Amino acid sequence: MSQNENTASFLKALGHPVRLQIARKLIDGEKCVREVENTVHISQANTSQHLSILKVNGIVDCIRKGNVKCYFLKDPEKIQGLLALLENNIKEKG
Amino acid sequence: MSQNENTASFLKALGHPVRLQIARKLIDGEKCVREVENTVHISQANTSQHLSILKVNGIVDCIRKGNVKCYFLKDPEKIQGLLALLENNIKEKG
DNA sequence: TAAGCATATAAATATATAATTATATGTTGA
DNA sequence: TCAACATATAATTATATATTTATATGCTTA
Repeated sequence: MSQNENTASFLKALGHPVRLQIARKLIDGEKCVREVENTVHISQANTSQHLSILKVNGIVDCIRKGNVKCYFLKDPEKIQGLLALLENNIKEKG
Repeated sequence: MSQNENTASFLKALGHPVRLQIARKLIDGEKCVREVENTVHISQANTSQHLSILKVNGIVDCIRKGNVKCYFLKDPEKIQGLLALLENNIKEKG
């Protein structure tokens, strides 16, 4: 996979409102699947699927803690930097 | 449209290998549709469609110059910053 | 080891995006 | 104004993504 394809895939993974929201929530720190589910208000299965896409793309990783699995951003500063870059003077669509 | 949706849409627009490639090429400066078509090797119609998606999302704009239409990045530094952020220590997929 | 909780996966369906092909629009210059 | 060129749009088809529903897996603790 070329760097261009890799980067496009990364952007695409974040380019879904639910997944972007999840990434935002994880800036504050790790969350278990149930917590993610509750903050974005989608089903358990769908939450798991979105988390899986974020994981495959190297955006999050997870660690099991007893009964639950905690997801966290692999590089929170990268995500924060990205959001800062894009949202400091975002343009509205025409 | 919420800021989150707006940002997701922006990321999604760039999250396609052809459109990301087009954005890259435009860092060097504006190009007419035919030039874009030649650098990314897709059909005229498809080139026009991808450029339209970039335009709707505020990534490019265009100006007619006589017979041709020149497309350019609205904020080249934003795109450069984005690529620098994402590609300086990109992780491979597992 | 069985029950209960947390999460993942599979299968099915719905929906969106991409690419292709054909055709239309707009501009230039003879 | 017509021919030639450049670009856009529409319609079709192909393909990918998202969501839902049902079921499976993996811990934990009684």
